[in-house]
Formats: sequence, C-alpha cells, structure tokens
Amino acid sequence: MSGAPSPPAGGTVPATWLRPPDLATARRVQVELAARVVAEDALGPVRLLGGADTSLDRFDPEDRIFAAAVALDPGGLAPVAAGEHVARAPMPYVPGFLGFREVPLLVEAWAALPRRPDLVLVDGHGLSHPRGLGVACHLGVVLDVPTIGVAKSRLFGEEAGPLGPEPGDRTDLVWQGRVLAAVLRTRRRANPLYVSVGHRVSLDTAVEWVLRTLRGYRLPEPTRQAHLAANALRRARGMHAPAGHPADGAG
DNA sequence: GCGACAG
DNA sequence: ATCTTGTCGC
Repeated sequence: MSGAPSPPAGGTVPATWLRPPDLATARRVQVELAARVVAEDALGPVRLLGGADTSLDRFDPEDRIFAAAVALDPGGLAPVAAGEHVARAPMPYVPGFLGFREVPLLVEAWAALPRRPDLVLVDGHGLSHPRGLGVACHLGVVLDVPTIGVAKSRLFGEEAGPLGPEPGDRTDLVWQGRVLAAVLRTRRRANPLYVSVGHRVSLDTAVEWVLRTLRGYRLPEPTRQAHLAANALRRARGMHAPAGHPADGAG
C-alpha cells in the first residue's frame, strides 16, 4: 500500500536527478538520492569490472567534457571494451556538486558499452561527501549499479590517525564519529586514495576490490584505464583546428 | 571574516 | 581537471 516511488527501472529517472535547474534544487536532490544509497553488499558475482572517469581541457572554448566507461576482465584486469561520450559541461565545477557535471555524461558512456559491468569503480568520492552523495553514489543510484568511490584527494571529513607507508595500510576518514571512507595507501611514497561506498557495496568490500585491482600504480586498474581512455578521447576529438600558418605547405 | 573546497 | 621532459630517489 505504499505510494512511495519505487526504484528507477534501469533507464528513465526524474530529470532533476541529472539536470536540476539550480543549485538549491541540486542540493535537495542530493539529500533525496543519498537516502537511496545502499551501503551494504547487494551485488552478485563480478564477471565484468567497470571503471568511469572524465577528462577536460581547461581552456576549451566549447567547455566540453570527455567521458569514458571501461569494462575489464576481473581476472587479468585487461580492458575488454569502452564506451565514450562527449558533450558540453552541464554546469560549472562546484565543489560538492561534481555529480551533476559528470554523471549525465557517464550515463551515456555507460550506455555505449556493449556489455554491462557488475561493479564500477568511479574516479571521485562516494559517501565521503558533505551530503552523502559523491559522484560515485550519484552514478550508482541513477544506474542502480554497484559502485565504489576512488578519490585522489579529500573533500570532506578528517583522517582518524597516521597512515602507514606500505600498500594496504589504511586509516579511517571520519566525521562526527562516523566512518566515511578508508584512507588507503596503494603505493609507497605516493599520496593515499580515499575509498568509499558508492552504492550496493560495503566499505570493506570496496577496499578489497581496490586492493585486488592494483597493479603497481597508485590507481586501481578500472579507474586508471578509464582515465587513460578519457584522455585519449580528449586528445582525439578535442584538439581540432591545428591553426596552421598560411605559409605552411601542409594541406 | 577566514579557511576549505572531489574533478 | 590540465599545462610538461627530464630528472632525482627508492
């Protein structure tokens, strides 16, 4: 007998979830979507891993964002497919509202994948966000897919204690007694990563997957490959008009 | 008022 | 986010 809206049926979600008219509305949407985040393991066997990231040129007159969603084999971690999407930035970058800038494009890149990953590592925070809706949670709820937030710097909260130097060493990122994320060392002498719950994954499972997909670099393969794909896309479809000089003999 | 502030 | 080759260190 519940009149409450049921979870989105994989595809059509309210327009405001992706394109709110203003920041005040965006903030309300974040609080609303944060209530839909599932911070426990609610995922099946991971037969295909996913990675998501975007790239951009600060001086692009068209203000475009280049998004990439990659699929990797969970075993060898080799990329097996990629989905891409390019479009004008939905809104300017505002700390705390990254989801409204990247998720609309990531959804398109995701749709362009020939196969759908069972778990996605997203470049950016998940629950370690002032309203509990970092880009990883945002994408996870919109797609209703298990996601993990993998950020390279802090946005919200504070380290609970010192961090060891060995890969695998970790400390908690906390806020008012609550654990928001794991500050995880993934490589010696490299700044730590902030691993958090995105959607339908527990924090422990999130950390497990990040450690399990490390290959000697600071970033886990899913996120690293997505980053490379997004950059390649930008350099291919970005840098147009070489602005050659009239005196040049090249056509 | 001041500092902080994912990508 | 991105600009950028070589270079110093583990």
